[in-house]
Amino acid sequence: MPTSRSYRDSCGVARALDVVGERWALLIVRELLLTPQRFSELRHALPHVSSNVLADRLRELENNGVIHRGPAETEGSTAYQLTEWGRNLEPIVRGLGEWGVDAPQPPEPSALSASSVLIFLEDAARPDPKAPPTVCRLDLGGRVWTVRLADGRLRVQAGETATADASLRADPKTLSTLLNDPSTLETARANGSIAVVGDLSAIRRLLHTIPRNDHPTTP
Amino acid sequence: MPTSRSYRDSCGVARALDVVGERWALLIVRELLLTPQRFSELRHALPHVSSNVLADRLRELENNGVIHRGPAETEGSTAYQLTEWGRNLEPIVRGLGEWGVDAPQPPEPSALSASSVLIFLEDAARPDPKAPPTVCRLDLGGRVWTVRLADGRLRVQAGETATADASLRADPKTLSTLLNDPSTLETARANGSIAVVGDLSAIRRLLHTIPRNDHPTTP
DNA sequence: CTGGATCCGAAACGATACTG
DNA sequence: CAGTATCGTTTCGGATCCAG
Repeated sequence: MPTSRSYRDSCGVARALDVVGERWALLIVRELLLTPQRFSELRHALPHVSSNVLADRLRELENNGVIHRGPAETEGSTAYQLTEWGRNLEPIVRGLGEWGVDAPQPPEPSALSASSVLIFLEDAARPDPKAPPTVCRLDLGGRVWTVRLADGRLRVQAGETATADASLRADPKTLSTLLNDPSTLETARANGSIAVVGDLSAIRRLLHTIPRNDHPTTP
Repeated sequence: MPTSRSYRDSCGVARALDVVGERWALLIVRELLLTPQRFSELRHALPHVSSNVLADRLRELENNGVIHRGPAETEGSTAYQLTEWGRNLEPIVRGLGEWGVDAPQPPEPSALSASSVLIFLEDAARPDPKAPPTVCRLDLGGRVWTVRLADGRLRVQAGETATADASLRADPKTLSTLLNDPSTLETARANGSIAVVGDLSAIRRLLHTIPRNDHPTTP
C-alpha cells in the first residue's frame, strides 16, 4: 500500500518531497534517467530494496505522474519510464550525485548499478576538446550502451550503435574501479574481469576523461 | 536517536540521500538557506515536525557535516547554520522547489514559512531590467528581511537595511497570496492583514516581479 | 520562555516466502 | 517475470514532561 503522509506545507520543496521524498523514490528516478527499465531490472539495479516497497514506490510515482508504464523493447512486456514532468528531475538527481560524492563512503557490501556509473561518467567526464571523436560500445551488466566522446562532451545512450571504435564488457563496479584508476586496465584485461574488443586506445581515452584527484572516489 | 540506515549503494545519489534523504532533512536545509536559525525558529517554520524528530535530524545533519551550531545574533544562544558543504545543496533545494510547484496542492491546513516564500520569490521573480532599483524592508512573521530589486535580479537578505523605499509587514501566507494576485493589495491593507510604510508603488513593483500565469500558484 | 528528552501508538520499512 | 502476503523491526508523529 502506497505511502499517504504529507508534509502539509505549501512550499514547492515540500510538495516535491511529498512526491519523491519517500525512501528509494529518487533512486528509482536515477535508474530511469538513461532508459526505461522493467521491474526485474530495477530489482537488480537496487538489490537492497525489497520487492513490496519497490512495487509501492512504482505505484506511487505512477499515481503522481512521475513515471508511467509503457511497452518494453522486448514485446509483450512493460517497462517503467519517466513522464515529461519526471524527466525534469534530471538536473536535481545529477546535482545530488555530484554533491554526494563528497560524502563518506558507505559500508560494504555496497551496490552499484550500471546507470549509476554511467551517470557519474557523464557528469564527471572532462574530455579533451581536441581529442579525436570516439565511440565506445559498453556491455555493462547485461545491457549494451553507447558512449560518444566528442566536442569536449561525453554522452551515454542505451542500446547498440552501428559503428564503434571499441567494445568493453565489464560489470559496473569494475568499470568504476577502472575510472578511478585507469592503470588497472591491463591487469583487469589479463585476469578476465573485463573484455576489450577493437581499439584499446579508445577505451583508454574514455577512462582518462575523468580528472584525476589523487585520492580515489567511487561513483 | 538518529537514524542509522543506509542505502548501501556507492552511487553519489544514494550517498547524498544517506545524508539528507531522511524525512524533514531537506526542509531543514531549506530553512537555513537564507539565514541561521535557532531550534525554536525551526519549530515555528516547520510546525508539523515533532520536536524529537527535529532534534534527531539536527544531530544527524551536524554529525554528517551539513550543518553546525554557531553563536546566534542574540548573544548567549546558539543557532544552526549550514556548513560550506551544506550550502552546496542550495541549487538542489531550489531546483526541487521549482519542480514541486507543478505538483498538486497539499491538503489544508498547510504551513508556509517565511523562508519558503522568500526563496520562491527569489527564484520566480523576473524583474523588469529597466525598472528603477528598489529596496523593500519586509517584516515577515517576526523577522526582518531586505529585498533588493536591481538589474533584473531580486535578492533577499536577512536583517535590516539602512535605506528602504518601503516597508511591508505581513505573514508568509498573506505575502504568498499577494504574490499570486497583487490586486488584493488594497483590500489587505484596508482590513489590516498587512501594513505598508513608505512608497506603496515600491511594494507594487515588488509584487509584480512574479510573472502572471492566470491560474494561481502557491510557493 | 528555550531546547530539548521521554513515552507511546501508528505507519513505514526490510526480509523472506509465496503466487498467478 | 512481476509482483503479493506476511511479519518483525524501525522510524515517525503527537503529546507530554523536564531542566536551564
